[in-house]
Amino acid sequence: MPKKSTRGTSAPAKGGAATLVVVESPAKAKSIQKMLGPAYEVRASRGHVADLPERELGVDVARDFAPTYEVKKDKKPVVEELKRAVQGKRLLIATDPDREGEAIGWHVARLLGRNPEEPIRVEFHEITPKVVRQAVEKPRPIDQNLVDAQQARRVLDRLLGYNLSPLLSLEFRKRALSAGRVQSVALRLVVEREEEIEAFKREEYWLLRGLFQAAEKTFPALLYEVDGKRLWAGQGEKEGKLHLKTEAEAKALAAEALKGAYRVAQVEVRERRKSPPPPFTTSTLQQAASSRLGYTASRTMRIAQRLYEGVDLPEGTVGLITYMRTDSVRVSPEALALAREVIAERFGPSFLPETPRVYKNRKEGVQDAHEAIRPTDPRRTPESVRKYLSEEEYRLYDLIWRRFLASQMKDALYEQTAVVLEDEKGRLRFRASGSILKFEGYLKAWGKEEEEEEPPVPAVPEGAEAKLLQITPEQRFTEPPPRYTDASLVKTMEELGIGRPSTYAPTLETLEKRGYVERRGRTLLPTPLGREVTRYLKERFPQVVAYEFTARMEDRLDQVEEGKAPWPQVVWEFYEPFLGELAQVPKKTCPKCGRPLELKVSRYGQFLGCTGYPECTYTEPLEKKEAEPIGEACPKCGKPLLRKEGRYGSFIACSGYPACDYTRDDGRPTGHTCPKCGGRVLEKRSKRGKPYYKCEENACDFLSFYPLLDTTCPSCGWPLVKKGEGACINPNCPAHDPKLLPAPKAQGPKKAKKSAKAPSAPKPPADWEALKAFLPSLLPEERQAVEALTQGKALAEAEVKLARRALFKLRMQKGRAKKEVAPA
DNA sequence: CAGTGAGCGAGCTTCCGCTTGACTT
Repeated sequence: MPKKSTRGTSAPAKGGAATLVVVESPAKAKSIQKMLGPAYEVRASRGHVADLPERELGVDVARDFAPTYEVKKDKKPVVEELKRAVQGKRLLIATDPDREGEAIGWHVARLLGRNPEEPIRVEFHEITPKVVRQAVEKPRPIDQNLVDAQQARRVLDRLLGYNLSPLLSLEFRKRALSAGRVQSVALRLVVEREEEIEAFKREEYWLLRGLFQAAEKTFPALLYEVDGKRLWAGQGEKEGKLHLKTEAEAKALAAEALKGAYRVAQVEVRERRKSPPPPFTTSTLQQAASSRLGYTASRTMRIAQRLYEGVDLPEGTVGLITYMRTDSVRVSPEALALAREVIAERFGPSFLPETPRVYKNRKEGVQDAHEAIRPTDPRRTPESVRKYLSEEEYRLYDLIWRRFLASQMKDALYEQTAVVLEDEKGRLRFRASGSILKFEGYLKAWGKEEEEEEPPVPAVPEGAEAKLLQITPEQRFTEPPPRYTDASLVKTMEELGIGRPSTYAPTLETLEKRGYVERRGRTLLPTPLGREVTRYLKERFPQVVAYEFTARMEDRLDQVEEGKAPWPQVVWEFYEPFLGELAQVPKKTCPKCGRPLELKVSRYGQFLGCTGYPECTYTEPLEKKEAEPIGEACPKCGKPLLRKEGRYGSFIACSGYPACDYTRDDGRPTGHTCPKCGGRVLEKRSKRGKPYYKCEENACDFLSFYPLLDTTCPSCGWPLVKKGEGACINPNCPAHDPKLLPAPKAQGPKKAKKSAKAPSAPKPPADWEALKAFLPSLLPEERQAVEALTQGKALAEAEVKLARRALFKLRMQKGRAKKEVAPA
């Protein structure tokens, strides 16, 4: 039951609204509010409001996988706001009409103390005044079957992810590794594609291109059949196909061909139609933006979000496109009518099909939550809004606009001609094919994809004599499959049913963040770690990383939705075999006592520890990095130099350490030599990613924030730096620009700085009383520093730093404690 | 920007799928 709020009366309610309507997105809330008027108050949940706890499993496997839910951290204000708003009002749940939407609605109802079995659920299948007003008149109870299917999905993903991820960290002795139903299969795709490419053997093959003359016209044609056997150009052998593998074979056949007499055996002219692609879904938008604009999936979504949320136009803030996370190609009748208007007006009536095109979704009969991605008003042309958009916003809007109009335009028409030339023995057949665009159709808006057209073949009569003027053997090689790009990976994921519109881009980012894949231009390359992880998962958990896993799961979830299977049973079906695989994994054992090791965490991060703790205190750090020799001798002692990782990144150090303390910087050499000491100048990057240029010798203080040029300063001979026409950074040169260098680290100013700092003497923080309770959690020296600070004692700089860090820790502790108390 | 190196440690980190905003070491 709802708690009486003392602030209930001051809730920011709209006048006398009697009904609270909850939708998912704030933008949707705004437009629906306008349609429903002041009798309703429309608010947004901003997605899921409740979820399994982040830091623990949150699933009681022994009790039918009973989940523990808590309000998501960032949604606490949202839930509080909804609780206030619902006071004294009827509640209508109008979240998206799909599995996740039903679950969101169920959580909202639950948290607001309303009974999900009452008629509180409405579905908006279109956001138009008529449809919305009708929908709110027909509420139904929450569909528990849909909610249960979502719970099954959620729980299974949690069980897999939270069991596999720590296991990987343990196996690879690396922190924060991860695995899951979606990401691990996506990674597998990238890894296996790379293996295919590596295993690929380029095969040589030959084509014969003849130049023919017939009916006084000259044109090229390719040999395609010998003795009724088709010439097979691709990789491998096929039954009944002929493969010209060597130059010798090709030349022999060419010589034979030259002797023959030919005639035009067949002329075929036919019409070919090409239909436009459907309007965009999330995945096809990401694909087109990747191949046409070179944007990553994430970049595309970021821009699309801005176009959706609204752009400032003279008439006000306007959302330029419909919702960008969708897998539907459905289009509202209103938008369709407008599109037809625009097509007729802008491209002409001849580009308009008699009846509108209707596209079908992959999964038929499923109620989709959103329309296709399209312009909210196709009358707003890209040119008309260009000056209010950034370049990338314009280009994406342009793409969406053109795709949408194209999807409602006529087919493109080609005239395709094929001429077959045959020798008198009927042994050799050549073919010339050409195609001409007769009617542009939708291509006028969408543009041509690649070489759709082939040069036309001249009109020659059937039966005419033909002469082979010359013949050229052409060497070709079979090509390996291409690496995945964002576009092709997302496409394949969608085909396998892996991931959803809202997760394609984040999943790719995860793979990158974990160090499983790297970008090479637009393509995705697996790292050694990514390959190892995939190899391990395929060996140990073949079922989880099977390509069909998600499809199988979805089949069973469908049955939960239909009320034909209880959700815990479905989870169990997939969890049980996973447990079996899990049990087969050999345990890492403690070298001291033989008990299993497990992944543990301290305030310094993750580490391996013995399960026998505290009896056995054996520990092992993760990520033991072995330093690599760089193949160079130490200039001080002659021992080999190593590349090491330190707090501030990689550096070169002597293997004789600590006896020899030689170090120097590591980074990308720029090819310039240091004007101060003659060492190499390196390009380095600051933590914020800004490049700077520094001498590799630590003893030398040469430093520049601007890249060096090949030109030198006429007065002093130092290399100039790239600023304007080129500037000199030599402090002793008359042409020197003092703004180019960091403040000198002279003694004087440093002292002044210190004394300037003294007056801002440490003060106890405002929330000190509340923080005090957590003092015992600090290390002794941290505690000492904090106490000194609060007592107003003068502290050295290092101590102030320590105290500040410790205070931060205390605040974290306080936050955590509050959370633990709250549910009780 | 500058500097760097082991080992401690016993509760952080991980999943997928919805959705947008945001102060601190």
